[in-house]
Amino acid sequence: MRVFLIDGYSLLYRAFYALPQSISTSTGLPTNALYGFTSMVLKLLDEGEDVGIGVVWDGGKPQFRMEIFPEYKAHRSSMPEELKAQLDHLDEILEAMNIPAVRAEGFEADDVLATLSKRIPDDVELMIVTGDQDAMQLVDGSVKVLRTTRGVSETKAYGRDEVVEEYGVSPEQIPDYKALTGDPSDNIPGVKGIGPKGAANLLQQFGTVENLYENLDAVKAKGTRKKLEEGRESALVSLELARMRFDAPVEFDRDALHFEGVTPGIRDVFRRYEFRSLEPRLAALPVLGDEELPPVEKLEVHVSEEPPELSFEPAGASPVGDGRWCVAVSEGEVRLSEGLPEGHLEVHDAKQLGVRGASFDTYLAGYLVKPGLGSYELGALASERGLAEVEVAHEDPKVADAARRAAWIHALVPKLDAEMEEMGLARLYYDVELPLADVLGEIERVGMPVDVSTLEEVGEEIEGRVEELEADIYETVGHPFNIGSPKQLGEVLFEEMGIPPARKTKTGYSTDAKVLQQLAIEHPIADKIIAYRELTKLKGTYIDGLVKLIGEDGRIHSTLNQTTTATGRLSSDSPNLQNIPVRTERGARIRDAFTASAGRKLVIADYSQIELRILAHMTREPALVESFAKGEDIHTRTASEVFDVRMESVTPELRRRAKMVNFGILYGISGFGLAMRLGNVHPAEAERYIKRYLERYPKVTEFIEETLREAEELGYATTLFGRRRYVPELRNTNKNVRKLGERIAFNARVQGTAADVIKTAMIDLQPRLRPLGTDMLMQVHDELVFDVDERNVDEVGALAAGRMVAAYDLDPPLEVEVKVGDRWGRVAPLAVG
DNA sequence: TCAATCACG
DNA sequence: ACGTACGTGATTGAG
Repeated sequence: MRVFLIDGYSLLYRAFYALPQSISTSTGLPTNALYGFTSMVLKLLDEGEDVGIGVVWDGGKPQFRMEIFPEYKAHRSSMPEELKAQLDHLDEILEAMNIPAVRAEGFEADDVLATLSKRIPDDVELMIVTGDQDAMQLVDGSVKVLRTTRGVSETKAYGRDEVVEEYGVSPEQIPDYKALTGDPSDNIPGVKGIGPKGAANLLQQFGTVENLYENLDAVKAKGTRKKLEEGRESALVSLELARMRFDAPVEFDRDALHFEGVTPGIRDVFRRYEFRSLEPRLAALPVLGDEELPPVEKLEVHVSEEPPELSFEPAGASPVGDGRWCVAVSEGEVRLSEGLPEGHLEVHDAKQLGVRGASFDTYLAGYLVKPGLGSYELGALASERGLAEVEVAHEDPKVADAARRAAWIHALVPKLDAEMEEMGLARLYYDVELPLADVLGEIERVGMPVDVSTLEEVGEEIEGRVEELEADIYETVGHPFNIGSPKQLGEVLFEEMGIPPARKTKTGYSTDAKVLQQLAIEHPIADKIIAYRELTKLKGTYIDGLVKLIGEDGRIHSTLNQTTTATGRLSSDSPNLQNIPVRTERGARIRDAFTASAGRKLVIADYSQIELRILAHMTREPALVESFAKGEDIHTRTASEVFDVRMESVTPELRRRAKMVNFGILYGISGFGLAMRLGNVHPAEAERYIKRYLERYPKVTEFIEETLREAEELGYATTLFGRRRYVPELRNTNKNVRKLGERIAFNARVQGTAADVIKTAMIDLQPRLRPLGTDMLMQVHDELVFDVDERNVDEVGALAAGRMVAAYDLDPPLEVEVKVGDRWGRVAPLAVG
């Protein structure tokens, strides 16, 4: 029988330092060392059927070595936090794999290994698995050392020959070898000036350190002799330290070490640690007590052409791609249907499939359960829940694939439903996300009317101006270059022209708008570059980019993503209609290309200061609540509080600063960050603004602290609707990452709640708009855009405002402003209610 | 494919 | 002592 004894700490450290820190669970637990260790164990278990395995650990401090040499291992820094966190979990994994631990009080793992290596039965071949060299002295006929190389992915086996080849001494001489060379990792001093080569030569000649010192005169080289004389004490102590002990109170228990199989719980444990790539390797292993490894629920699916009846029971549905659908009506039973049948359908990404009124959408459920992943593929959701294998009996691969997906969906629904129920996400799912998909699908289908001629007109104008600027810039510089290349631009400005660079990026000089702005005072070229950038951006992204995406119906059908953001917001792409320019005059002219359709008006309804109102509500800060209740301008009020002036005396500049302070609070403030954005304020002063703010609104501080306490404990932050955002950053050991986590956690609550609120309003509004001949065209985070029959403008304005305010009972109440116009860039206030 | 930049809330 | 505001998507140049 071959028995593997693993030097626990050695392998753990080796795995920890060899594998990237980025290996962690999606909730932030670092797992690189666990993964590497487990992977090695699996590799060893692969070796054959009749194997033994155990992990050897230190059993307390090695008293005897400390006595001869108090500095033994003294310099070792304590275990890194990321590793400590993992060590606690290793026991659970090893237990589930049914791998015994071996230790002896007062003895190091090495001594236990040494003792056991001398007590092996005749028919046992012992392999000591370790990341370091100490165990080499134990190599003997049936004792080998398996040393990890290249991290932990490869191993090298050392028998007698390999030891001699690598060290130039026999295994028995390894302690003597270490006594001369020393070992920095254990703080064994050795003899100063004697290295590996010298030690090997001396030992080849003298055999042992003791013999060497008895015959020191025979050492020819004077210098070496002198070093040895001076290092005599040290060498003898080192020898004592390096010699392993063979008297640990342990017996070689072959029955206990013999590997009988993993426990049935192992798959769940692997899944919990997200060891996806290791999971398949379990299949080859025996299971304890002759049980089968339960998890991978294999599903055999039978496909029939019998038409599905879905009037009562929900069914998983997936398109074949040729108009037919596979419909999973019960476990293992899939019906092939000519079209999409009516009824309670469970699907994956209903909006994408053009399905309305789905009774379950696994895509959205996957997102709510674990947002922020960026991908929620059906196969991944299934395999995470042990449904990876589905056997389908059907010759057409397209049908088989659709049948598999339908079966997955059907099997996933109860699981995801239970997960959401347990996580407090069920209402958010059934009342908000699921019905919202239909609303978004409708927005995408309708599309946003665009006036190409306006775009072209602005485009031509921009083009002309860009050419002028280009010529101008080339003339100033003296030659043409690519102004759009930050690299070339940096070289021109900061090398050719000799302008002192303000900031650097990872790759070179920074040339962003902020830097150029500063330069502009002394170098007029900077202003031209700024203008060039603005115009080429507008042209490239918002003129040429948009024109390409106008459909035959003269509309742009952007996609509204429901599962991309970590906070619960929507995002928009192809094109992104949530970042159409508005802040500059030319930008607004681009926005003008977005129009109402013929004979209709655009009505815009936007929440006023929704995030600050939510902050007021969540904190219950009286000063904030009262200010909103009185209808004050919140930035002016903040200016009055922070700068200690009367409301009437707040200047535009003070209001601007206070506005930045308010945003800063929402984003998780730092004095430096605020100062950077304010531009003309020193960090120390910005710091005072924040301090004053928190003094004036003390409940905000309490709320931040409570948020962080909770997020640190739970691992996630929640919105008022129960939506979660996991914040693994809070458990990072890097302080800056942790601080980032604090800002993320706080902001997620506010931004996420605002997202919940407007989503609720959209669902509420949609059916009320239809009778008024109104289309919802777009959502821009706190704003909804409607295409309204001229005759219904007032009614729709009032309806939108009313329903948006009613979406959530906030204290202070929500407030909505309504505007109307023919073009998105030119809208005027509309009085409602 | 990544970094830099910049458009929006 | 050190790094520095939350969330997105599109374009461009460069490797």
